[in-house]
Amino acid sequence: MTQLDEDFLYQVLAVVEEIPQGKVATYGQIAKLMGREKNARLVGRALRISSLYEGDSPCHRVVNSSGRLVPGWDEQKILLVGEGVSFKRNGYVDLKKCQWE
DNA sequence: AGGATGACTTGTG
DNA sequence: GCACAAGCCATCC
Repeated sequence: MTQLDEDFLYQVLAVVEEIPQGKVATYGQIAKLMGREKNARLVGRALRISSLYEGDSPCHRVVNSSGRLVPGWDEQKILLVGEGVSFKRNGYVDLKKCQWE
């Protein structure tokens, strides 16, 4: 697919599925695990696309390096809280406790 | 080919 | 912690 490499997308989803409940991972972290440290943006792109296509992946467990949630997706916080992820008052994920690995 | 864009990251102030 | 800038990289027009 020209829109996004199938391999890459598949790997991203595979990693995301591995994230245990109550934990979160950053885009850069995932990108690094796949040998694409510089392509953190692609991870986000992959998740956005996949959610539009199927929406069957736990992409809510992926946040940016600051613990920031996806812009324009308030439901994500609810989902994470439901899994036991710690949140700060400002609405950020408590990476200190919940960052995966 | 070239510039704009973005679910990113890191560094400064 | 917030705002801004620079760096990176694939995609879109």
